[in-house]
Amino acid sequence: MVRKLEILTPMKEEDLSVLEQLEASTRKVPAGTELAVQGEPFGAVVVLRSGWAMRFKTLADGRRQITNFAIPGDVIGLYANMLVVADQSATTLTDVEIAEFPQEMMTDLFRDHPRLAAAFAWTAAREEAVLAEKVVCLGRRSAHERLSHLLLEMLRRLQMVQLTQGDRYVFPVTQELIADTLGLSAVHVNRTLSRLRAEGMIEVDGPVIHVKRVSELTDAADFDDLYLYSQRMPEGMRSRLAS
Amino acid sequence: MVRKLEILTPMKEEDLSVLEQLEASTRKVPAGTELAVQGEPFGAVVVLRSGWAMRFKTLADGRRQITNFAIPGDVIGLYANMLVVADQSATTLTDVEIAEFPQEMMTDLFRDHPRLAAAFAWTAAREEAVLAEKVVCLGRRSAHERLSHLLLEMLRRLQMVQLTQGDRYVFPVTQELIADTLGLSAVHVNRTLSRLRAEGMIEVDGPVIHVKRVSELTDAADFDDLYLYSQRMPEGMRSRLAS
DNA sequence: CGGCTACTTGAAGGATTTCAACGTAGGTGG
DNA sequence: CCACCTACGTTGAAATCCTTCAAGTAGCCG
Repeated sequence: MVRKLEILTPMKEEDLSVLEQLEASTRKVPAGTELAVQGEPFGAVVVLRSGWAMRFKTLADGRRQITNFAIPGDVIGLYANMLVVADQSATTLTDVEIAEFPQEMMTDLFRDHPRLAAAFAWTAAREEAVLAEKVVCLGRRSAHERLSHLLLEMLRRLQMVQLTQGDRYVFPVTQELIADTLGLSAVHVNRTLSRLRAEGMIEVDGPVIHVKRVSELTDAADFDDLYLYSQRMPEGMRSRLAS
Repeated sequence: MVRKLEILTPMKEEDLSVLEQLEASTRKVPAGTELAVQGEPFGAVVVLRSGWAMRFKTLADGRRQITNFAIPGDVIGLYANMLVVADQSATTLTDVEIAEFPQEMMTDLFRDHPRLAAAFAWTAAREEAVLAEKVVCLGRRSAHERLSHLLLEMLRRLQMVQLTQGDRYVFPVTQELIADTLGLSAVHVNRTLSRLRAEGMIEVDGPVIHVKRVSELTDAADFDDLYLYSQRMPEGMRSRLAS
C-alpha cells in the first residue's frame, strides 16, 4: 500500500512513519471470514496484505451482487468506514493477512497529516472510478464483454502489485461468484467462459487464468484501463501539497 | 450544499466563511452544456445551485450509461477532479446555476481546513455508496425493480433538498435517458412505466412524477434508503474533528 | 403547416435464465 | 481404504425477459 501511495503524492519522513505504524500489526485470518456486515457498524479499517476478499451487497430475498474484489494492497472500504453502518458486507475468499486501524484514525489523519489524507482521497477517487466502470459494464455490456472486461481488469490490477506471471494469474473465485459479480447466472458464466476458451482468448487451468490474446480481448471488451489510473495527481495539486 | 455539510460535521466560523467563498460566484449555464468530457482534463469543481445535470460514460460504439443525476446541492465529480483526466462526462439537462472553484483549492482544503476536507470525504463516501447501490440495481434487479428504485431514490434525494410537493416531483428526463440510466432500452422503459401506472403505483403528467403508493413501491423495489445516509458521522469521528 | 422529438404499441427475435441431469474432485467418516 | 457427501463445473432444453424493428400518434416550435 505504501508503495502505491508514494507514486501519487510527495511524502515526508513523518508521513511515511505514520503509514508504517498503520500497517505495523498484521494478523492472519482464514478464508470465509466476515470482515464487515451490511447494516452493522464497522469495526476497523482493513488493509489487505495478502490473499483475496470481496465486497458485496445482498437483497432481502438473498440475491447477491459483488461490487469488488480486494487484492493485496487494497484498503477495504476506505471511505465507507466514515458511514455510521456498513452499506456493504466484506468476506475473505482465501486465507489472508490483514492490518487494521481504528476508524477514528482517519479523522486524526485529516487533522494532522493532510498529505496522507489527500493521498487517501486520491485512492477513494480511483475506487469511485472503478465502481463507475462497473456500472457501465452491468448496464451496457453483453455477457461476453463483461467477462472479458473482468478478466482484463483483474490482470491489470494484479500486474500493478506484481502478482502475475506473464499474462497468467490465480483467480480464486468460483463461477458462481463471477456470476454474482457480472449480474449473470452461473450457468451463463460457464457457457461464456467456454466460448472465450473456444475463441482461443484464454486458457483456464483450475484457478489459473491465462489471457492468451490480450489485445484481441481488449478490443472485444472495449477495455480501457484509463479508469484504473495508475497515474499521479495533477501537477498543480502535487506541488501545492508539497509545501 | 452548506446546509448538507453542516449536519455532518462540526463547523467553525472559519470553515463556513471558506465555504461561502467557494460558492460565492455563481453563473448561469443553459441546458445541454458540457461540464466535463470523458478523457479530457477537468476544468473546475462544479457545485450545482439549481437545475439538473447528469454524469455518464460512453463506449466506443456510442452506447451510453448514465451513472448519476445531479440535483441542486450536489457537487459534480467532487473527487473525480483529483484524477488527471475525467473518467466520465457531465452535461446539464436543464438551465442551471453553478458555482465553480479551481481543483487546486481541494488541495488547499486538505492542508488548511481539515474539518472541511473531512466533510467532503464524508460526501465522497456517500457518493460511493450511491454508486454501489446502482451496481446492485443493474446487476441483480429486474426492469420493474430498477425503475421503481430510481423513482424512489429521486423522490428521497429531492425531499432532502425540499424540491418535492408531497410525493410529487419534476423529473426533467426523457425515457431514453431513463433507459441509459437503468441499462434498458427506451421501449422497455416505456412499457415498464405503463405497468407502474396500471398498477396504480405512480402517476405521470409530463415531467411530473407522482408516487402514489410509496410503501408498496418501496417493497416492490426492495428499496432501502440506508445508502443515501442522511445521517451524521459516527460520534467518535465527530468529536475528534471538533478538537 | 411541416418537421422535429418524445412517447406509444405490436410483433418477432435474441440473449440470458431456469430447470434438470450428470460428471468430477476433494474431504470425511466408517 | 473405500463409500459417501458436498461443492463445483458442464451440458441440454424450455421458458422468460428484454431488445430490436417498425409503424403510428401527439405535442411543440419555427
